[in-house]
Amino acid sequence: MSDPKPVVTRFAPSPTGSLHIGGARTALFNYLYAKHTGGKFLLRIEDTDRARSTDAAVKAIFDGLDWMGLKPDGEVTFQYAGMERHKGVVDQLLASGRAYRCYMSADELDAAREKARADGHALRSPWRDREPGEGSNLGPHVIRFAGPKDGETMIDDLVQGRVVFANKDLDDLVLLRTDGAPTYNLAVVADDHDMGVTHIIRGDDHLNNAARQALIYQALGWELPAFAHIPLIHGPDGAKLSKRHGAQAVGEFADMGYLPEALRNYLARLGWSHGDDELFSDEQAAAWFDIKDVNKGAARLDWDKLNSVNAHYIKAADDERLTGLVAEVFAARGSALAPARLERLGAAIPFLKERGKTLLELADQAGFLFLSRPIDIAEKPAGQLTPEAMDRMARLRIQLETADWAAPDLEAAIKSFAETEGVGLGKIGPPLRAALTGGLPSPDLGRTLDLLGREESLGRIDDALSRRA
RNA sequence: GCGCCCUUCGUCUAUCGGUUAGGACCCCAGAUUUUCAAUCUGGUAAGAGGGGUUCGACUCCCCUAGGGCGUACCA
Repeated sequence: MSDPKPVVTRFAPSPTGSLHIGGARTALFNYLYAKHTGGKFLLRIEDTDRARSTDAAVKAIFDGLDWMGLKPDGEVTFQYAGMERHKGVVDQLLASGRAYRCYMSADELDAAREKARADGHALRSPWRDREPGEGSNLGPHVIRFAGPKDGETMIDDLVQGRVVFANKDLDDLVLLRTDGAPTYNLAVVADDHDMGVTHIIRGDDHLNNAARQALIYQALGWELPAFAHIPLIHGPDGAKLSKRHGAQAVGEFADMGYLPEALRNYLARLGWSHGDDELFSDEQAAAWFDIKDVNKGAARLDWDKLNSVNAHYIKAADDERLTGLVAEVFAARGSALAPARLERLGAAIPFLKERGKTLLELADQAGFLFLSRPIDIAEKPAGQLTPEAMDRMARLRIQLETADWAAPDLEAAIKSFAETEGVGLGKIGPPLRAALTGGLPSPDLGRTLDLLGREESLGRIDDALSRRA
């Protein structure tokens, strides 16, 4: 039962765009399983499609994994660099008669495919049955795998269970293209073998490929790795995740103010669970995660739940770090914070972080700190500034002037003032808040006064009082 | 068309033949209340449909329906 060989997992994205959260979750599962077993987590860039692969996409994958905190063990492998090795593997197959040259033209191919379909089996090329070597100089050709026509291929998948495919349904796939370039199905097999990958954890869109790849492993006499095909993530409506669902790339989640640890927790919990545990540390995730416990059905992305998880991690986050992150939000919004303002933000973060689900909301919550006088007062709160309220606020101002400028003292001063006036806080809070924040959200009044500072606070109150006709 | 996979509250899930089918998010109600929140308490809500197997099925088998993936000289 216990495999003496150390576990080696890998994440193998093709660099054709940004790193999607679906890919990020696949990487996470590979990472967690490696950590769980004390094995290695490798990264391989599948860039054999030269037309679609870009350096920008490679960078996006690196950046995305880095942000997610999923550091690969060892050097990154680029599949394209192994082209000669891949060709060598095809030579082996050719030599052993498990591959053949196919000279079919595009039209012939179409016809053959149609006929195969009508006959109820996958594509076979007529060239498969010619003598080996025959027509080896007939011009442009591809090299196809000579798959078995009968029998079955069974994949004992760690997630999906035993899945059986009839070999007649598995086509003679192309190994080497007309230009001599290796194809995906050949390259993955060779690379996974060469890299010593023991567990292939990937999206279940590859389940069908697993059978065809298993055949190649067999033909090469290589040991088959364990497969685990995890379901894809769908959008809230159950359809395949796409742009219209709000976000796809991990970078977009970062821009929307989500914390990487929150995304890790949320993504790990999507399609996998450990009893009733909802929130867990990276250490717990690694200790608990077993690929066998991953569900078979696709899960939908739920923004509300993600927000909830994110709120939890924001509350738990270090204040200094949060301050820096929220400052970045201000900068991204085109209003970078000067040192003095940054300091004011830092003082407010401990209180603000209790009330925001994302970094963006935190920045919104901090907005009241940076208004320039005289501040604009929204229509609704401005309605609080009745003559009576103004008079009372003028009297309150006198009390505040002599108070120690610290939240508890200020809070006490306001309360005792209310008592003196013989009114409830409901008569004092709203107008004072209107003067202080103009209607923007803020913490308790004492705290708000404290965070704003004596000079700024009294100034804003004076500005409001001066609105009296 | 053919092949393969999937199907428990609205959503993510627990359950591994015997439970009042549990938890979380959302939602609703109440508490708190000087804004926005946060917090606390309570509540609504589920085994796609139909056949079997069994003393007993959410759980095992079959069919149907719905969804997904594949069927490339993409990965």
